[in-house]
Amino acid sequence: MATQPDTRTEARTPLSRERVLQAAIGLADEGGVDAISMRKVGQELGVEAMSLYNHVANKEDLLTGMVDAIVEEIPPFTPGLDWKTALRGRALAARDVFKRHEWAPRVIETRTDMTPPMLAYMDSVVGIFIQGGFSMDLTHHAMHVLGSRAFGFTQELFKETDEFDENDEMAMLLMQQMLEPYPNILAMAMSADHEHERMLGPGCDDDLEFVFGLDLILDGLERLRDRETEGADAAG
Amino acid sequence: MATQPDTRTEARTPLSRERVLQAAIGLADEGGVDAISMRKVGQELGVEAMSLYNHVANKEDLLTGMVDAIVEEIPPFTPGLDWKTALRGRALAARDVFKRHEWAPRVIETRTDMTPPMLAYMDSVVGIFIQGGFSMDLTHHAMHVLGSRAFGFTQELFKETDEFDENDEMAMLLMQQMLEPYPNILAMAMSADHEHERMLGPGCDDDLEFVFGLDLILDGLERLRDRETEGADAAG
DNA sequence: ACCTGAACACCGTTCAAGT
DNA sequence: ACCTGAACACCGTTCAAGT
Repeated sequence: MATQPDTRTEARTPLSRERVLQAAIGLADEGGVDAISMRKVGQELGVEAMSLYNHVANKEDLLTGMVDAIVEEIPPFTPGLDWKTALRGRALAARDVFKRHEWAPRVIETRTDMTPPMLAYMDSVVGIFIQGGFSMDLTHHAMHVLGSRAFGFTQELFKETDEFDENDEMAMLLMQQMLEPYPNILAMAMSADHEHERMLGPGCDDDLEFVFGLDLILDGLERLRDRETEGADAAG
Repeated sequence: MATQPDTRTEARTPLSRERVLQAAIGLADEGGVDAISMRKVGQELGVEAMSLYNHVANKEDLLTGMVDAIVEEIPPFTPGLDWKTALRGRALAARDVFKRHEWAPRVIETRTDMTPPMLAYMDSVVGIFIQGGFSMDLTHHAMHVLGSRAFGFTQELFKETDEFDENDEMAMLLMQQMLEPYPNILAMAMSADHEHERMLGPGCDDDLEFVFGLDLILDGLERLRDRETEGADAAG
């Protein structure tokens, strides 16, 4: 309304890559990955979409910048622990961060190039294996088996598959009927340990499954490492 | 051009859900997931985009139908084998199918609901564990650790991260320089077993890494199963 | 140097209208 | 019953023009 420049309006602070990234992250945290478009991010900042191109090459660059910012939230590696607890700590610290940004895993999987923050994090994980007496070859395999687990997440298939309430008899019956052609899944679903978890729905404890899998893999790797050094002892 | 209906033109066959799905799959096989839009699928069929809505509820439904069709390509389960080779066979058969449709994993991960073909496949895998003497609880955990591996794929982080040619000295030097701040990754990359694989690039054998991880997990699960029954023997 | 209006080439989807 | 034209509300991105 005022023809004079208003020096004390809220939207005073100038744009910057940092501000663009943070606005986009905020949007994604609230509304998921679909909530982020150049136009909406611009709007969030009180600016036209085209202005963003002064601080970000394009949408891909924006997305990459967003995940970089997330990865940099992971606390730095503190050495001195044995390899297994170090690795567990690393994965769980990363997991903690990704939990605050549920859109991030999906976006990471669409990145094609490694970025410095990603490389830095990976380097710390690789270092733990090497320090722990793993051969280069086994370390390499280890990174592959861990996959995204090294970053503290696993992409669940059919995350929200069914949110049935185990106290709702009607819903239980409906589920039983739906699963009738799949007797093995049905058996598994019905016998779920009601103290700790269930097969389907929000009662299935993601954290528990994560560490179960992580520990299974770490134990397996440890066994391979020991067998490897045994072999070397025998041969050398 | 002709005002008379031309009964012998190529595009004679009427639309059907099946035809729409197959056209979309063909497009995706060639150009990836971005190549599929309602308009392009329509064009592929010599039809306007809006016509598709007579056979498909919307784009989500189209995508779901596409992955269902893929999953149905997986050969049926043949019983009679021991659990471990049965499971390995299942995963590798599925993997074979998904390799012909590289877009499918990414699309599967965006599905929210289980579909009958998915449930049927999963049921066969769950059945293998149960048949193999795993408790329901351990079977449940097993399905979680396996994750997408049960379907024969793992979403690689940064798939096309770097296609360096190990015979190109210039490229090697550039890579070394780029990885200089990440000594552990560099060490791993340089020491890669040149006979079978490398850390980065197309030389890294996906199949080999897949079965390495699969076997590691299956061995770990077997150990847990045996420990579980031991405990039961001791307690009972 | 940074922001914008107008424009372009795309999307998914709806609906009334055609055959 | 099935297909379509026109339209709507969105996209990412460019570029010349404004300050």
